[in-house]
Amino acid sequence: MARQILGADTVMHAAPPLEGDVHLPLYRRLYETFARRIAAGDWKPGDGLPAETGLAKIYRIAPGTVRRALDDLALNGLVERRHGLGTFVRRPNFDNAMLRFFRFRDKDGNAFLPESRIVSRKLVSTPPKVARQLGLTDPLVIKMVRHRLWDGVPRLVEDIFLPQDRFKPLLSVSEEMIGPLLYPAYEQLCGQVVFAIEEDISIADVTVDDAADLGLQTGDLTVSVERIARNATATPIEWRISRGEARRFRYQLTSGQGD
Amino acid sequence: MARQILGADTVMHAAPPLEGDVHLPLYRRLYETFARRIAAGDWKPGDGLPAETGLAKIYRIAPGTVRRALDDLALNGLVERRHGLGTFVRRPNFDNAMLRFFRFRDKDGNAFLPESRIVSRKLVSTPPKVARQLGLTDPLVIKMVRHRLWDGVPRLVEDIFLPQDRFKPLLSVSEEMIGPLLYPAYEQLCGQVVFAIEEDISIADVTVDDAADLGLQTGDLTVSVERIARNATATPIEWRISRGEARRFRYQLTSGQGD
DNA sequence: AAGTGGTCTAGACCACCCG
DNA sequence: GGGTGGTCTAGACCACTTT
Repeated sequence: MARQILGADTVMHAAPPLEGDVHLPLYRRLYETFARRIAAGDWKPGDGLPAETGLAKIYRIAPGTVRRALDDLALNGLVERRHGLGTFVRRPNFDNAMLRFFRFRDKDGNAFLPESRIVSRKLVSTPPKVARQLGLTDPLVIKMVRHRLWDGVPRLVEDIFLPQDRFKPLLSVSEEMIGPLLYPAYEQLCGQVVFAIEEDISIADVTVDDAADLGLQTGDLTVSVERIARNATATPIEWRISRGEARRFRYQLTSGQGD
Repeated sequence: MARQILGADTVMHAAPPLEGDVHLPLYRRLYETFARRIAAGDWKPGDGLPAETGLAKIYRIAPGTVRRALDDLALNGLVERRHGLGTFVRRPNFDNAMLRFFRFRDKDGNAFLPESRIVSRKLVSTPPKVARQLGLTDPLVIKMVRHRLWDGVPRLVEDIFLPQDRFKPLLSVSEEMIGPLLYPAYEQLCGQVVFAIEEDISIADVTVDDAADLGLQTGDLTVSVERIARNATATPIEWRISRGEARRFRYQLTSGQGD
């Protein structure tokens, strides 16, 4: 075989390697590659990605294929495309999502940000359910208990579990540093960004502890919302369970599939 | 200007007209065109569409553009693409969707089809809320009341409202003709196919009537699910409100957006 | 073997946003 | 004007399914 000879004016740039199995479609491997760069904080929320044509040259892949990967990222909410401007990493805001579930409004009927009170933060031994949901082998996990208050009255009680390898800084900062919204705190203090959530909603009799915290009586019902939060590569990074009074529950849903 | 002369062997086939505004993208107008053919029953659930290349020739549009329209239809659940086989109109099945909401299981924990009992079917004057939700001007609307029973016990009560121009046949057939599932009956008796639903879930004290029907007591809570069902062109064709005991409620949700 | 959808490429032209 | 994403075209080649 003849060795290839390059002229002095010919420069070979090696294309960067792609994530994922070689048998996967190129657009899928590009998607994974970009998602990892976002999850790793290489591209941060608000950042603009290189233009399609630039990415196509860098990775030596046709623009149409790059485009498909970017469109899929946009479809999954990881980036936002702005015509004439560019493609930008999204900054999702799930922290208020619970407000969609419960009818907590001020006198004028507007939703508003409830007060947040972190009741405890500590390392505990990992409950089996938490280990399963987060895919953890670590015997210890960070547990935070948070109350959310409307008009000074606790309306939601939340148990929040976080892997200590990702969230250690949360244990040492003051509550003021964390603030009323957790996901921005995760991002700023720990570099962890939530891009998708799954929730499981059910109704049960109030527990003794919750009745005391929420000012309910034995026999009252609570809605409990269990949530798994995932980063850009779909790795679970938070599990929480929130409870509130059932009568205040409300939810809206759109479905295009009938499985 | 020279007139164009066609040889005898040159045949011009006029491309069929497209739905939608001429300023819309071609793939969008193709989508609308195909969706209408599905909504009109021209292409029925289970039918195979012409192949991409065939459609491209018929409409004189590049295959890539036709492909985009078909991909969007698949994304919205109107068609199903099968590699090597073709593109087929889907037959969605929302009728059991309520079973996802409530914990109704047999002894072995499996979901199963509950008994369905249609309590009444008649024309009533259109309630304002129904007129609004269905976009109706007709002063009369079909109202059906249905009970769904597990182990012979009514567990769900449903009020179902349908435009009489689309669903007149439902008033004259026997209950056996309708069967336990409504959406297949809509399709077979009235040619109406549901492709998407929206639901609004809330919790309230049980009403006197529902307490009697469901065997509940004053002070018990019910979950009520309001549903709008739409056809392939997104026109609302059914509005219903279903109530069941709150304790049996359960729901699961995945969300990739944080609005 | 023939027909289908799935992937990938290459390039033209348009619409939008900014300085 | 120059850069960006959005639309549309044209065609090669691959993978899957049925006859």
